[in-house]
Amino acid sequence: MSTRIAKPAPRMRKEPRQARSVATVEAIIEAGARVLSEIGWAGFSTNKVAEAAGVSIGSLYQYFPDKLALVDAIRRRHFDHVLSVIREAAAEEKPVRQFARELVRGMIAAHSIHPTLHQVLLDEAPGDRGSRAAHASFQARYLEHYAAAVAQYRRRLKDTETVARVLSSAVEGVIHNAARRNMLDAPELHKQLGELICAYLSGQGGARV
Amino acid sequence: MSTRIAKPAPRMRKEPRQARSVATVEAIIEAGARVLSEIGWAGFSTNKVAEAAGVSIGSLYQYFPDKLALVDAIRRRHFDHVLSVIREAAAEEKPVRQFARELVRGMIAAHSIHPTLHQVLLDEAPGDRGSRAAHASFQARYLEHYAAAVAQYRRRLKDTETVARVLSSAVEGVIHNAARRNMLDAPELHKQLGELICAYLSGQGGARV
DNA sequence: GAGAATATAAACAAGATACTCACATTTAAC
DNA sequence: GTTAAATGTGAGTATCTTGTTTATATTCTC
Repeated sequence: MSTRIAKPAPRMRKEPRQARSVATVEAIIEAGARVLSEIGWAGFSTNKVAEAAGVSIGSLYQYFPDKLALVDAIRRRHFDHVLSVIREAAAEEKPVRQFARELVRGMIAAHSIHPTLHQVLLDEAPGDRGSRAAHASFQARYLEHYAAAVAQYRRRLKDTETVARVLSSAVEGVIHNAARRNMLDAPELHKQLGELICAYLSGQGGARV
Repeated sequence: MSTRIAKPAPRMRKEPRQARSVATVEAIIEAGARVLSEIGWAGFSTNKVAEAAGVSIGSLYQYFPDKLALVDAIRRRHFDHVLSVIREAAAEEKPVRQFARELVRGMIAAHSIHPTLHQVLLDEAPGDRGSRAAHASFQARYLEHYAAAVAQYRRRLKDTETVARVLSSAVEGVIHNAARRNMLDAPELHKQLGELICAYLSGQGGARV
């Protein structure tokens, strides 16, 4: 029993050379993200994606060697996007409230296009083959940025990593829940999520009750 | 076109009368929860559940008219459990910290058995047929309990519902994330989640930064 | 021991789905 | 304008899954 190394599976079967094919590939990835977000991994079929992209199934397989390669492409694109948001928010030094505001705004914006894509990618879609490393690397960098922010605003310096993890998963939970209820752009939500972040970051460990 | 009323679909095809059959039904529901949590809705098949329960597929269909009825049973059981946890935590008046501690402890305990069942139930499994109402009713009561706690501890009384929603989804997000990483019983997590709740609930709206 | 309750698993029908291939069309180079 | 490469097409296939039934066997109750 070899350790489950089944397929090297290149990420692209052929590189698109003309503008036409670049557009095709882009349409496929975009449609894939839509299908994944709207129907979930269980309903994610290559035929469905091709149809949603307004492209023949043959064209899909001209560029993506198999289903997983397509998911990988979608994942890479989405994760890159999210990473850039958090990186920007945590970039220069700024007051907590501004950090929170920018983070909330960016995160909500990033989820407004395909509201549940993020969760589907994390929970349902298999991280099996080649994306395992990419996935871990994303998580690591994702946390790093949060940790940087936490270190900057939090007084107590213990447990920075845990705090970062709690903060990030709390934010994601709120956004995911709002996405499920089509409430991503409710202003009260923005405000309250911002307050949650501020309160947690500037809260003193043993505050009086 | 009648408005999509396809099947009345009773929740049980036959009531278990003997102790034996009660155990069978229980085993099926339990195994179903396990499968749902470990493999997700995409891999949830009646045959797989029967096998996981150590029971023949025929026995499953002796009591559950179809797949959805089984999911409904699982959902009802799990939601009842979670509801009792939050209800108890928000019951009598007690200091915020104690409320937070009990809530965290109960919620984590409730998720320790089948770590991702809750999310799968909410996100992946279809709420289609008869469970639509039950689902909504659960959400409503769930929120009510949170709202009661929020009203009790929060100074500012505006946006109580939003605050309750943000709080509950934040807690769920953190727990879900921890569950994914098999970290549900890390003590730092308990502590930080508790602090998050306290900080948010007792945080003053326009705190100085 | 009779009849009801309960359990079994082989079998099926229906559908889904990942992927190929032989062919059509468009683009670009000369 | 001709040609070859690039690109696009979609019916077809082979395989697998899966929900459900049913005829039969076992166990319980009285």
